[in-house]
Amino acid sequence: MSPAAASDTIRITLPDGTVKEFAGATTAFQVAEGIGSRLAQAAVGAKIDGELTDLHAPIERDCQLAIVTEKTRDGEPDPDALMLVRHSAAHVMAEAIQRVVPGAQLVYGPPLETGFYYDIAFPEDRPLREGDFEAIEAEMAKIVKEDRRFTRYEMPAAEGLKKLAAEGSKYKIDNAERAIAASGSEAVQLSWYATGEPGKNWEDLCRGPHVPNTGRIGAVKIMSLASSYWHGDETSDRLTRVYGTAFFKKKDLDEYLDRLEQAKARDHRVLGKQLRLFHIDEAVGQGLVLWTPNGSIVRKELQDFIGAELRRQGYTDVFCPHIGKLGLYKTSGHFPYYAESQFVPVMEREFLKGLADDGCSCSDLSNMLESGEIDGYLLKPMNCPHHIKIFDSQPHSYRDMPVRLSEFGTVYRWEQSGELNGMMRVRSFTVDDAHLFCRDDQVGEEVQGCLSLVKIAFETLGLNDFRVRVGLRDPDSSKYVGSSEVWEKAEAACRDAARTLGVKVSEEPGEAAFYGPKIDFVVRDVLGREWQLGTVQVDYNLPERFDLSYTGSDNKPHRPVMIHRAPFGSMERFVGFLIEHFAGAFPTWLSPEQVRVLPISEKTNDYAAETLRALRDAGVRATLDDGNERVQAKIKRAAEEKIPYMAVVGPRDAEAGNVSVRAGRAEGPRRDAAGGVCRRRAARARRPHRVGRGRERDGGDVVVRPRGGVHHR
RNA sequence: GCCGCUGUAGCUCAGUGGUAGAGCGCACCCUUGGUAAGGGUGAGGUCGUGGGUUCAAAUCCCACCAGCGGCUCCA
Repeated sequence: MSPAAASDTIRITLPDGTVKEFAGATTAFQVAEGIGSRLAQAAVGAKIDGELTDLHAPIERDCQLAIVTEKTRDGEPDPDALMLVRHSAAHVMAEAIQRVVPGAQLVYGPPLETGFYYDIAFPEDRPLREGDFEAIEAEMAKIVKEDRRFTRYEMPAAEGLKKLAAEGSKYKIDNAERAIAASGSEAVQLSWYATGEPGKNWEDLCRGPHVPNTGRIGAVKIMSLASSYWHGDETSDRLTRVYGTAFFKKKDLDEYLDRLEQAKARDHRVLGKQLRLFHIDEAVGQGLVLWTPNGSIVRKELQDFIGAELRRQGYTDVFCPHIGKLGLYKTSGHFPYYAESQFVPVMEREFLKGLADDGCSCSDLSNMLESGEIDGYLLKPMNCPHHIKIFDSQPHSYRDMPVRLSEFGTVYRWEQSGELNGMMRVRSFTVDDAHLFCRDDQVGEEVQGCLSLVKIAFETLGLNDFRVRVGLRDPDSSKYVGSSEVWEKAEAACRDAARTLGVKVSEEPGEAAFYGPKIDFVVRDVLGREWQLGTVQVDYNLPERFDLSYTGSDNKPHRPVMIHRAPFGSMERFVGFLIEHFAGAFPTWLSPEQVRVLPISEKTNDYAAETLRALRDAGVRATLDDGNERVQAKIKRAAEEKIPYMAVVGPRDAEAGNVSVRAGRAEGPRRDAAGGVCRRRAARARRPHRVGRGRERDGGDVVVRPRGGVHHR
């Protein structure tokens, strides 16, 4: 960039449409000053033609300019401003770390949605530990207090590379080379940011932009340490990733930390334990979920719900064993290509004995496993091969199609130990699976049907915060089976179907299954991590591999197309997600316990038992808390256990044949004749309802009277 | 699998070289109370597992196991 000639007039258009003219180069800061000193004070950066830049960056051409301040006009923190403060905080942290740990080499330190990180290579004899955080934060506080200006300077690529070579940082040289390659020109300038004066203060090769000075970083905290790999490549250098977050105000940081605490309270692992929904036991094994009675109710209700939809759509149930011969998975392509993410095969005694007699060593065995020349049974990693064999067990006419086989099929995958996570990532899970075998001309309609199933499920449960991902082939990978023609056909089918959903769809190369492209429904957990739930996958490949066929109207064999689909994905992950979605307070039809009967004292225990019987006869999941406690304590416990309804019964209720119904998550008592409430509520509790309509809390079948009025009849 | 952190009563956590603690929950007793905790008494722990250092280890060191955060992977 060359400075504009002094005579050039620069026209700057502000967001409100006003145009400011300047004789020669200016900066966003000067523009802000021209508008008002308060704006200039609040300014932390600028957006020039939509691109975030430094506040003091020279403006040398006509442009659209927006001044970036801490908060947007409606008082919300400005995401661009947060990016600036976090990127700047990353620099300050890096400087502090290099003070505390001499020899630490910087690699890469970008801002994130919720903070920032810096990847750093520490000397082998001096790794970073959490115990260092305090010292680093103290150094950071000093740098912030010094209020040093972020100063950008540039130099030509060749000169910059020389400078980096002299400094001896292979990571920064690599960054520079990548920047040069990305720009596609050797003529590009490399930029540095000094935290203060170039040549005197700490500096870092960096594209920017930053806040004007370190004093703008109001609150910063180092959050955690993690291991990472250079370029994300696990065979490359192992780096230490230091996570932190920063805000302009201490209050914003405190609020953020507070929100994190609250998020932890609704973490499915925390609630799962509190509400006794599931259990993972060391003695059983890592990543193996035990469904306790409460969680089993939630799961069973969901299965019944989806099962009813499946019958409506013409699916038929099948059941299959959990293992299958290796040959089956060689045909499908699961083995040996995905051997490292499967449990090792179960081998027949005779086969093992034969190997031993042949003098097979452990390393021979290992090699045979690796190459796939092994006989035995595999714990199934997917249900499709079994279902394919069911389809193939008899001839099919084009008139039979589509064939829709469904099964809650349990599969087993050897996930890396560091990946396991509560119910979200496990080693054994049950897919609400089905495989559709259809004609070419039916693919579109069948995919639509599958998508509508996902929509019904998501709408019923009030899940509306999700994104749709179309997973496509990674053109550079060889892990996929099938020819590119069939892939293109399948990818087009997925694209077209996803478009009809009417929600935002992102296409992601490399996210396809190995046998075909897919449409995934992706949600975030309470900690912001993404998980794939429902999925619909079009597959032209497995029918080919298994040589499936049906007889067409021309009396010739034709190849069916397969669709794999699972509206929930896996029962484990889906219920784990639902626990967080509802914060443990399930809608009544899913609640493990729907009504708890609470006698006022032991004097009404008999009437309470009668009430319990009436509820249970009506099909309501109810229990009785006849403990020797005051009803207040019983209510508190029931509320903590997130039970939707409490039936409080005392002498007055017993005399009148009433119960006092209390909605556990709403306020105040409600009453009605016991039988009426029980029967109607039971009928509703048995079938799913859409949540969010408030029908369950103030439904018309409960007579609500003023609290003062209920004592008199 | 990798790096860091964590592991003490059923749960949540305190204790950091010298005889294991609290609250909740549980059991029993008193209390029989009308909408988010009535009172008392008591039981309950090889301090994740295995080694080592020490007169002495829950505490220090090593290895392993498991959990958490992230990375990598993800059919």
